[in-house]
Amino acid sequence: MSVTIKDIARRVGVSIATVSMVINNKDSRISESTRQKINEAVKEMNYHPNIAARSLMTSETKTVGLIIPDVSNPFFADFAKNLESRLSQYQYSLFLCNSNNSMQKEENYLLELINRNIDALVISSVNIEKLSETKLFRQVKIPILLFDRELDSSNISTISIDNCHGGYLAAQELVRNRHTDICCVSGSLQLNNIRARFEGFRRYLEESGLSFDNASLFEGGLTVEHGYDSAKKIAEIRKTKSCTAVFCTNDLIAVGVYKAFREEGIRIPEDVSVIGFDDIEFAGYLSPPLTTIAQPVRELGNRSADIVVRLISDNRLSKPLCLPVKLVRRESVAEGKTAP
Amino acid sequence: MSVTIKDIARRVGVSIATVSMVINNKDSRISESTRQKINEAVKEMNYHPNIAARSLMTSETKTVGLIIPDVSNPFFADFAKNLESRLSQYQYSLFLCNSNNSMQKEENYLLELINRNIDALVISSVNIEKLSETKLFRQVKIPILLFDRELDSSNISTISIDNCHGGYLAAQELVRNRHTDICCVSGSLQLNNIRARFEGFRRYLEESGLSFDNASLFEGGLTVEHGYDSAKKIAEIRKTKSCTAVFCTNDLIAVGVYKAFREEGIRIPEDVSVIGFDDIEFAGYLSPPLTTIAQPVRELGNRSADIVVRLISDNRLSKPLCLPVKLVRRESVAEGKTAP
DNA sequence: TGGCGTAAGTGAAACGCTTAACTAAATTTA
DNA sequence: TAAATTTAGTTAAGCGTTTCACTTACGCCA
Repeated sequence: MSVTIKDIARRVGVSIATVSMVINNKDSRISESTRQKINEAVKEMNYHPNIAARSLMTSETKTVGLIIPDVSNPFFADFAKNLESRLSQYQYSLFLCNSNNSMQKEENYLLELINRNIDALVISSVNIEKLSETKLFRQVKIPILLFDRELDSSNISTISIDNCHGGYLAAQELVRNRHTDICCVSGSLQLNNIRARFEGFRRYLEESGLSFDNASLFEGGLTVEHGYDSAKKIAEIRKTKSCTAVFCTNDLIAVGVYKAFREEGIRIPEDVSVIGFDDIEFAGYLSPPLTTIAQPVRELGNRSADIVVRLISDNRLSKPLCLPVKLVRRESVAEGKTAP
Repeated sequence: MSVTIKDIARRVGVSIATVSMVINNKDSRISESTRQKINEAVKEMNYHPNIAARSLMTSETKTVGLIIPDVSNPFFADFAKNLESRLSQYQYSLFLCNSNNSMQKEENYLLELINRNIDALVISSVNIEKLSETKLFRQVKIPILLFDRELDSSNISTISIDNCHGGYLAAQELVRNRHTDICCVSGSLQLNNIRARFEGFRRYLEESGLSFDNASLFEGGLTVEHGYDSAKKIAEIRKTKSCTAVFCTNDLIAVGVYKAFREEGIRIPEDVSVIGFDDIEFAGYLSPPLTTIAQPVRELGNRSADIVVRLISDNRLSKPLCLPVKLVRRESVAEGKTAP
């Protein structure tokens, strides 16, 4: 069917071992002249190594798997893009899997990827605690890098951002603008990154002498829908109680909040300020542009690639890496009305 | 290292051929009892077939490659998601490649995918005309499905949407709202799908007795930035010339237009109406929600999977498939001011 | 009793590659 | 000049599968 190493060998008149060595640039014993002849033949005959055969021998596939909950979330899409791009510099390919927020799909993919003999896995699990206890997960022998999740008491390498500080910054920005009646629309607090955001947020409030009432917490999915539904509820509540600002634990939620407020005739930021988290590209294009906590998504991708490649050649636990976040001020936060 | 077919064979006390047959459900000669024993052993020993070895024999990888210009474009992300999801029902995996709008990366990926022995390729090329003339492309022996692109004079299967009718509908909606001074902010007209959108648009205008002045065409990338820049120009032009509506050949462009108009104090739709194309999820969350031409992205994904799988088992040209679009009315188009 | 058909496997080659161990010729060294 | 070393390769095993051709053992019929 395809041109093989054998064809090259026959054409040049050497053994297949010689060809293999030249192709892989191994073993410098081969003379320059044969080397050239072989390279020419490779070009002319349009030879491409059969990766299956190769990885059968070397048991590596030059592939790393990535499992994320949702490619449609621009944050993950961007991360994947950057990870892939850096990985390709190392000659690795990325096998991207979308678990669609389903634990079941996540496990299926895990199995699939293992079967495919990938060299390493980076995963942002829907529920890492649970996943890490499955038989399947514990049997994985390749390096794993946990992205955007943490798992204490474990010896798995980890990369994430300073979620807690992000929440803290968000609260600070709101308080600095004299807000005291603040709601929080959050993704599931089961997710430890989201919990950290919330806790940093709450901590700042408490440090400022403000208390956070759990009635002001709207927990749900990290989705536009949840933001929308929650904001509708907030609109209702506002008829009896003050709420001048809302902290959304991701930007998708903020998008939903915008829509609901718009429908309810609540103006941002004049009536209520909104602050998000992630800084997806879209955040700057909302109207008004969303003030949010930016994750260094490009760096997350690059560093993840670096770590993973290192892990592959030397699989020992790397220090948990935590990247800083920063506040991006745009126009969705304004001075709260001073109490009458 | 891993459990192999050999280990199973030894444990059960049969030959590896037998094990292989049971695993693949081939050849019904194997007795029910050995069959059971083998299956048990497979479970217990946690055996997983080595895909590399398998595909070395069968020369199929159960993988289809997808090359798209940009995963960050929600339209492509959604497409990929749906394609993958349907493909997995057929037991195929998707290998996703992001060309970043670069012809070079596209070719690199093409090579990479071929080396990896994928079973079929679906591609939305940055420049299919050019790509299809490369040596590399012409050497591809696996089935190819062109997505969102067309290539006349070729015998490559194709799936796309009725771009021309989409443009037509957009113009119709604008004209129905009494707009006569319409600008168009477009992606590159080199892309045949984009050209079709523009031409459908222009055709309706002409059919309505309106002419389209090429000075009102802003051609560039299919990006937010291009939308933004163009809208800034339009804002300038509006000082001397009327423009009450703009047709964007994709939603990303519309996003940029929104931002620029907002900065310029131009209200949508009161001052100018905007209509987009694609109906990315985000379109409904803009303020005001964007009226746009919806692509049936879910169906595109599913149908693509169906076609590709059929192509794999029987690689003969399938009829070009063209799916219908529809107008989604939201709030960004309003009645144009009647001439004073 | 011999021959045949069938059920239930088995043996071994092949897929395309890598690699460790070996070899043969040429060159250097003592 | 013989031994040692270097150079430029070659041989062959093995990676984990699939698959085709072959083998047994058994039952059955005539």
